[in-house]
Amino acid sequence: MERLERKEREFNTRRADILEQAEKIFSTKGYHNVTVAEIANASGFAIGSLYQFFDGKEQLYTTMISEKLDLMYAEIREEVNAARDVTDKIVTLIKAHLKFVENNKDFCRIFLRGENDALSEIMTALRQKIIDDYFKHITFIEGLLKTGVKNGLLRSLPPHEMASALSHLIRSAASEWLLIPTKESLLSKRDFILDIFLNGVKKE
Amino acid sequence: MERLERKEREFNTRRADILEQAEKIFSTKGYHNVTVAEIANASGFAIGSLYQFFDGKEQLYTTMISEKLDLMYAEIREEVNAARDVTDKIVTLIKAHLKFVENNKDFCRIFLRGENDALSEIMTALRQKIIDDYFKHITFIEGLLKTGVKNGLLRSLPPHEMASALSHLIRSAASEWLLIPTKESLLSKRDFILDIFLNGVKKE
Amino acid sequence: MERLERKEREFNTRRADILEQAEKIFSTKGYHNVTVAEIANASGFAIGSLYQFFDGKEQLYTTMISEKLDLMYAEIREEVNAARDVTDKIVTLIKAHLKFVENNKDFCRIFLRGENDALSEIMTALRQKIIDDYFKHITFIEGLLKTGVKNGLLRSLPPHEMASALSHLIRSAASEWLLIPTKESLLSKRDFILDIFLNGVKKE
Amino acid sequence: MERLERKEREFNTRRADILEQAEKIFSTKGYHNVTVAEIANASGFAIGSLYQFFDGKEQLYTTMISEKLDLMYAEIREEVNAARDVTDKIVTLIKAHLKFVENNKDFCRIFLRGENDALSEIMTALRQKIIDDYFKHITFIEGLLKTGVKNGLLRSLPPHEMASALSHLIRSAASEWLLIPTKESLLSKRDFILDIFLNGVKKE
DNA sequence: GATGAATGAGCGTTCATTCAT
DNA sequence: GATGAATGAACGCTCATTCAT
Repeated sequence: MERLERKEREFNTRRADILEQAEKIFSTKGYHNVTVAEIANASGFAIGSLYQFFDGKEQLYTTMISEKLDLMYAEIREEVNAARDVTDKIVTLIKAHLKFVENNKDFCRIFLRGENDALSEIMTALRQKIIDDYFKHITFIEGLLKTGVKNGLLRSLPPHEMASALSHLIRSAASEWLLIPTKESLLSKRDFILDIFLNGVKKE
Repeated sequence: MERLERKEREFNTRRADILEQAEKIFSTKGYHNVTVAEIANASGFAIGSLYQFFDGKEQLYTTMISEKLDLMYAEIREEVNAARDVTDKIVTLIKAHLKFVENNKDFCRIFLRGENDALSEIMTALRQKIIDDYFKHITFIEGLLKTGVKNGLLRSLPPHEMASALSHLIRSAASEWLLIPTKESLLSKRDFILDIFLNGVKKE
Repeated sequence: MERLERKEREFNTRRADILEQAEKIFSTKGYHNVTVAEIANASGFAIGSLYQFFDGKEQLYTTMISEKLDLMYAEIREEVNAARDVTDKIVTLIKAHLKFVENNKDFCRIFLRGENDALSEIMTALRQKIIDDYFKHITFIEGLLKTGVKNGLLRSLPPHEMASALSHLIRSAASEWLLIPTKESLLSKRDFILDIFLNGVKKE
Repeated sequence: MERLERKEREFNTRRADILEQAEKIFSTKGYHNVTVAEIANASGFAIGSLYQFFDGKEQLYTTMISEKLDLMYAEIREEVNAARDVTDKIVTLIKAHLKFVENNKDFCRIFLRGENDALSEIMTALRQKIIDDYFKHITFIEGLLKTGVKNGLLRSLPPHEMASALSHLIRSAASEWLLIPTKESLLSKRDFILDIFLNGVKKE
């Protein structure tokens, strides 16, 4: 039994190693400019070995995106759920998202590139999953904001649009930070996002 | 001379026809899933003839993106410049951008897909152009907002971040509208964007 | 119009050239030991050019078999139909079949090898076509023999089995001749086949 | 010594098990569509273990064919040798052959498929062995028929051609029976084969 | 100028065999 | 002895680009 466990652990380690290398390479060069041989080489395996862990190039790519995306949303929600009140939750939401982007530049750059093209079933499924996850996340944010509206903290605006707006303000900061090399931490944008989201830009 | 002019006019018409078909096809299937033969066919030219108008697939693609993007920014700015005061200009900015997206769904969907990958010099140049144009546009918006700050209409926040925020609120609405089929006009989001940008979500 | 005709003629010539080379190579080495590059090379085309004439390796192979098989049966039947009476028709059937084998050694050797394996739809279709054609041919022979029975020339045995027997006596001679290199003409077996088919081996 | 014997017995049992599974799988899917892993799996061994019993895929295949073929010929000859007179021996030859085909459909179907391709030494050797065995068998049949000629039972035709003809009449019936699913026993064709071989089809 | 057949480098994937455990 | 993960050569096929007509 222990034997099996070790095998399984090793398998998962190697699989994770491949995904890590794949992430790095895909984010640098884009899906279509990466060869399977390249990923194999970077992760120290033979070409054929990759096919023990993944069904093919597409599946390796979509798995990588999918698992990392799950991680991102899980991480953000966990932190938000740990926060006490609504204001704190909103602050945490912004902070956690920015932190993830800061720690996962390569991965997030993939979304700047887009690249979720290809007409295959597997790529279409990924595209749908990204959309679904996004809306699940927006719904999660809506939950927060609805509470805020109930509490009298927030104006009674359409919650979905509010959530979408907040989400894009965060992404706005993240995108620029990824696009333009800067020494400043992305986290430093936190207060500005919060301010503009809560107070808008109009004087008084 | 007139002879030459007609030739030139014809050349431009044909070139524009190809770009139009290319836009339609690229935006539907994605750069990598489109063959040159397909574009040639759709625009009623022989494969070889395309190479009289463009240097190759990449250059055709980047030209198409580039020219359309120029058109978009030009259109928006023209309308904004025609507006009288700052508030009106901001409203017009939002409206013009949403209108362009609404009228050019296919094209805008390309940016949801991303696809600006490829390592070639020409694709890198496109990527850079998109970034440059984006920042030029942000700077343009900054101009508006600075005037607003001077006028006492807006709070004295960092103009670049404000501009970026406004831009992403607009894109936020556009992305969702492109992602999810809906019968509602995208323009209907105009007031909400304006409201949230000016007033934020905080009560009072 | 003449232009088009010449193009078409050229296309057909090249296609036939490829099929001819393919037949030679496939019959020597067997389907699985032949590469597309090899056929391309032998027929003086680039790899990609083969794909203008055929959909792929399998389709090239099945087309080659299919067309040649059609030719064989057509040739045999034409000669048989030209013969006057039943005895003459049977003699001609044997002669025409042996002659075809003698003139198309390479092709016929493919059937000694078998090779109609592979599970793909296209190969299954070929297998079925071979079987169908075979039974069509047997039915054709049955027609002859039935006439022979009516005429009082032949015993009243089951026509299908008689036809099958005759067909296999012919194949019997052909197979051996293909298997064992010999200087004797295959046609020389004609009288023996006829004799044994008509008279059996029993004395009196 | 007994220890050794048991080992050897076990070895042979396992080897036979593998060959049995291999026969089933090869005859269903064809040599090229079967993977070594598949055979290993079906016979309950690890992939690597197969290589203790056989030198590789080809050798496993050729061994399987070879041994089964030996069995077939041995079985037929044993039964024929047990028969008393020539007529009886011919009847038994037909019967024994048909019976083997009936009991070993899958195996015999391999010969319909052919598949004895491949250019390797080992496959060439198999091909030669099949031919050699075939001619050995024909020679064996020739022996029978020569006796028949001596006895005055049969006409004095070339014995090799007679033997070949008889052999192919049997194969003819077998092939059709394998090709076309039918509920009728293959053995039922026995009398027809005998009749046509002995008496031919000519009336009187 | 216009054509589209010809090109061939380059890709993702398979699977018989090996060998460290 | 038994295992099965690791290997990598070799394949069929695509498609942007060229160039003879």
